[in-house]
Amino acid sequence: MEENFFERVYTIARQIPYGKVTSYGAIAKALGTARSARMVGWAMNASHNMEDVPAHRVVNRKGILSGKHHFQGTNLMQQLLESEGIEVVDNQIVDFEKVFWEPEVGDLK
DNA sequence: AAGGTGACCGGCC
DNA sequence: TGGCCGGCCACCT
Repeated sequence: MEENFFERVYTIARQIPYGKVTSYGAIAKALGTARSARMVGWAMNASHNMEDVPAHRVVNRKGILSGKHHFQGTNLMQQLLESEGIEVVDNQIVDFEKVFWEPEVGDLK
């Protein structure tokens, strides 16, 4: 497919199940560009235009809401996560490993 | 065309 | 876990 890098990131992000989260690196890895984790974050930045992209379910490897600053409200991202049953304390996801979801690979080729 | 930038990651202390 | 450093890669000006 000749989709842009962003489109691929969005595709993965949209696959994140309700009440689950994933990391930028995981998405990057799913795309085959594990080293381009930063690009995933960059793509998420543009995801503001995509309403179907649950960017609030994407955090860094530490489970910290690193991108909450980029949301409209400072606590919007946390609110969304808590609405899905994910505990968030001090911009950090509780039981990160339990709610962590690894993107499926090779299903969009 | 080249350089700067970034919602990161992994390793080390 | 947290802080610092280097690497990495696509996008923007």
